[in-house]
Amino acid sequence: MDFKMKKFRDINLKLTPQRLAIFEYLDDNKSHPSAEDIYLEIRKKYPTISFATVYKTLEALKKQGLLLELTIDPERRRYDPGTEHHHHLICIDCKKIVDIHADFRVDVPEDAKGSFEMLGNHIEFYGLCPECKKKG
Amino acid sequence: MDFKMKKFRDINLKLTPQRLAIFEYLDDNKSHPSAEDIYLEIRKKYPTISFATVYKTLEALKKQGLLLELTIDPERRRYDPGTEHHHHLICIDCKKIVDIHADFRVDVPEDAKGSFEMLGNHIEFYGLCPECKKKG
DNA sequence: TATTTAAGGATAATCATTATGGATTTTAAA
DNA sequence: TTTAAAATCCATAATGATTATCCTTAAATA
Repeated sequence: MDFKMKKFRDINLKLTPQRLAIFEYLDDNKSHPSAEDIYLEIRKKYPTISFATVYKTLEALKKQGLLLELTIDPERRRYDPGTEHHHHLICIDCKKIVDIHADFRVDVPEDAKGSFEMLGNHIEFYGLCPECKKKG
Repeated sequence: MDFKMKKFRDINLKLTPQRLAIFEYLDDNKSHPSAEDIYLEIRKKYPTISFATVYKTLEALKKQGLLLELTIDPERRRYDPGTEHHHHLICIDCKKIVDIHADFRVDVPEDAKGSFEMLGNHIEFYGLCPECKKKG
C-alpha cells in the first residue's frame, strides 16, 4: 500500500482520507465490488462521502492502470485491483466473480482475425457456485 | 427466415409487422447491433415503433435462445443472432465486434474452479481494427 | 502560513433499460 | 366474415447506473 501511495503522489493526485479509504478497501480485494459496494463500505467510516468521489477515484485508478473495470456483470460495472493478466469465473445466479489464474493458449487463427492488431484477451467462464448449486 | 417464423408460431408469439421487421434485420446480421441500432433501422420502415417494442422483442428472442445478449461493450448491450458457440474480437477504439469461430481448449484446472459447476465460456479478444489502426 | 490548485460533496443531468396502461391489432372461434 | 379474448403496440413515466456541474473545502508546496 505504501507502494501505491507513492504512485499516487508521483502522478499528481492528492492524497485525501477518502481516497486512502477507498484505496485500502481495494487493496488485495478479491470480491470484484461494484461502485455501490465501495460506496456503502467507505460510508461506514466517512458518512458524507458521495458517489461522485467514488467514481472519480475509480477513474483515477483506472487511468494509472492500478484497477481493471470488468464488463462481465450486465447490471453494473465491477472493479478488480488485480494487476496481472487473469480471467474470471462468474456465477450466473448470484453473480459472484472468482479469479482464474491460468495460462491458456488462445491464439486467433490468422484468417479469423484479418488485419486486426491483437492486443489482449479475457476469458469469461460461466457456472454455478457451490452455494447456488445447493439452492437449486 | 421461414424457419424462424415457424419457430415464432411454435412458441405462441404473435407475428406482427414490427416483429417481422426486427426479425429480418437480425437474420444473418453480423454487426452485433445495440437496441438503438435496431430501433433506428426499423424506424425507417415503421416510424412509430417504440423502444419498448424493440426491447420486448429482443427479450422474447433471448428467451427462445435465438439471440445472444453480449456484455462486452461497457456502454450498451449488443445483440448477436449467432447461434453456435463462438467468441468475439472487439476494437477498443470504434467498438466494432467481429465473430471468432474457433475452438479453444480452455479447461479450468480443478483447483482453480473449486466446486463450481462449469457451464460455458466466452473469450473476448481486444485489438485495433484495420480502420482504427490506420487512423492511429 | 499563504497561495494555488485539485478534491469533496450535493445535486442535477444523462443514458440505457424496464415498467405501466390505455388504444389497437391479431388470433381463434362462432 | 364477425366478434370476443388475448396479446401487442406505443407513448410515457420510472428506474438505476454513471457522469457532469459548481461551489466549498482541503491538500500541497514554497
